[in-house]
Amino acid sequence: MSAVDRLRAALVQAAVAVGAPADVAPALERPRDPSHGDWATNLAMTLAKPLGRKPREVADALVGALDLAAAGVAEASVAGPGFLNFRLATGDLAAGLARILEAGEGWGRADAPVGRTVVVEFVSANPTGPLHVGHGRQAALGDAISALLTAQGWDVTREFYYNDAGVQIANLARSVQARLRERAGLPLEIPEGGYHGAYIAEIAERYAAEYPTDARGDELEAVRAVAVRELRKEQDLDLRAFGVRFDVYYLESSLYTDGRVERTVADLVAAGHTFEDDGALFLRTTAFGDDKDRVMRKRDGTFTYFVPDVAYHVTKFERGFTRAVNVQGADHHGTTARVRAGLQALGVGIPAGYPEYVLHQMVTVMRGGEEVKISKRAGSYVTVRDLIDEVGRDAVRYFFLMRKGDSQLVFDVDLARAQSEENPVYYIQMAHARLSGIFRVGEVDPSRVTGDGVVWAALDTPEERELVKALLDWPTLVAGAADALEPHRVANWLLETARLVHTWYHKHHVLGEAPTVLAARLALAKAARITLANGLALLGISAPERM
RNA sequence: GCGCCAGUAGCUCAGUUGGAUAGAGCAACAGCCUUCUAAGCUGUGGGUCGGGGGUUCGAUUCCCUCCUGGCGCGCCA
Repeated sequence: MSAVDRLRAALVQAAVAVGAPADVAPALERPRDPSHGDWATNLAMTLAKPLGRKPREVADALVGALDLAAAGVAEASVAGPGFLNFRLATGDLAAGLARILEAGEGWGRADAPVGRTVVVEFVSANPTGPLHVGHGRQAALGDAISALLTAQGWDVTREFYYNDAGVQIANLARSVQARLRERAGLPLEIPEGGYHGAYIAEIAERYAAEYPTDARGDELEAVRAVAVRELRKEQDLDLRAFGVRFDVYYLESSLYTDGRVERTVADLVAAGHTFEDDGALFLRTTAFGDDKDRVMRKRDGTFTYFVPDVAYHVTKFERGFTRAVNVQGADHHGTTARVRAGLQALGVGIPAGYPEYVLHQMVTVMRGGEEVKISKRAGSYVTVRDLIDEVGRDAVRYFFLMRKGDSQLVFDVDLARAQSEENPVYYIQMAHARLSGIFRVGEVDPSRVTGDGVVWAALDTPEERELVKALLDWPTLVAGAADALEPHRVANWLLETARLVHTWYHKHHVLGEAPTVLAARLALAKAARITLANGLALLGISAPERM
């Protein structure tokens, strides 16, 4: 049992003794101000009303009834409006580090698998151009969320949905065709809704090399195939540069070829939630929380994009994913209600909140104090590759993950690059490198540092106590971040903890200290190194041994 | 007009799900390198938590209402 659990159990006993119901669940938290102690609870304040007594009075009674030894508490006091503050003996507090040393890479991971699978869909870019900054934010978010869920014991599948059917692909093919005709000496006529980036001309060049007999691109289907293939390859390179891998690439076109789109419409009609109006087929999504009914089949007989969307999510459920998380830009938020409504209308037992959405706000890129909108290669937007090339993968990942998805993000390239020495990500990595340096310089094999025989009470400086507490809180932090699908909590926690490491490192020496202190501090250094490395790994950021 | 998200230090943003004296980075200023990495440490200044109500022991956090900004509201995808 961990130190908190012991304390909680003892508090329940004390609470019941003063008249609280047996199912009382005291909330324990770290006081903001360390001088208040190691743990605090507002239990007395929450009990005051039901017990009909003043908060401070209840607090005094609780302290009186608390078995300090059983709680593992060295000192309990009442403060402020009725907070109970607890201080642990340093030895009891720091002994928790032994668990970190044992767990190693498993520190912060759930002990047991959840036994369920979850599909995390992200990026899902149209294969019509290189990935842009928005995709970058999404890639960082989706990958980190996947890692968080994996750490919590979920069986995670990372999935990329290719919108390779429909108008935009036709426009892509005709855009490449236009470039081919330009090469053949004809006037350049990029079609309405076509693509203007330099990469279109590159694809045309490759097509011409591959099909010398069709230099003008008259075989539109062949042009389309080459364009999609080349852009998928291109996006794959972008993702590889960013260190993101997918388990499944799901093609929208397959939903048409395997009849799923037709079947979904038939199933919805059979479910009785459709109606015809003015020659079009509607789904009554308003019956399931949408704000207006949606057209499924247009008057011209073709389907709206909404139908394959529903069909696709049905496959997720049918493939055994009882949970689905979609990471998308906030500009898609209008579609969430209708997709869920479509799934509900089918009445096949898909949960109401399926899929879950993590929507992120837009990214604006600033350089030289001005918004950057144009990338030469892409023609109209800044690409992921532009950013990685300019500031490096670790920094890009961190910048995208340090903010809540709900916040609009300003990515200041000058800042990320020019301040590369004052960059938060380097600050965290530096803490890891410094800790690694202790073992390297001291010629101590970290694998031989265990908790055995360590006198934990030797870690009794304020800096050490704070660092120990932060490290011990790591699993709770990870669990909370995973639960909320919010990787930025990890990013901010790492920054705070790196600060504690730097402060401790600067103030206290390890090598050359007396044996008892040396052993304890080596154990602390190793525990901190493990925790930082595990945190960086969750965010997909490297943990260098030296910098 | 309706819906979603945001509004916190000069700038960019956190704020542990309602707690104690609201924080970090950058920017500004002043110090610290014969000792495991100075990509570091220490200190100083900087706030009407958009405005106004409400809920309660207690609100940056929850509710209502206004203001401002972003996004979305098609038989486009």
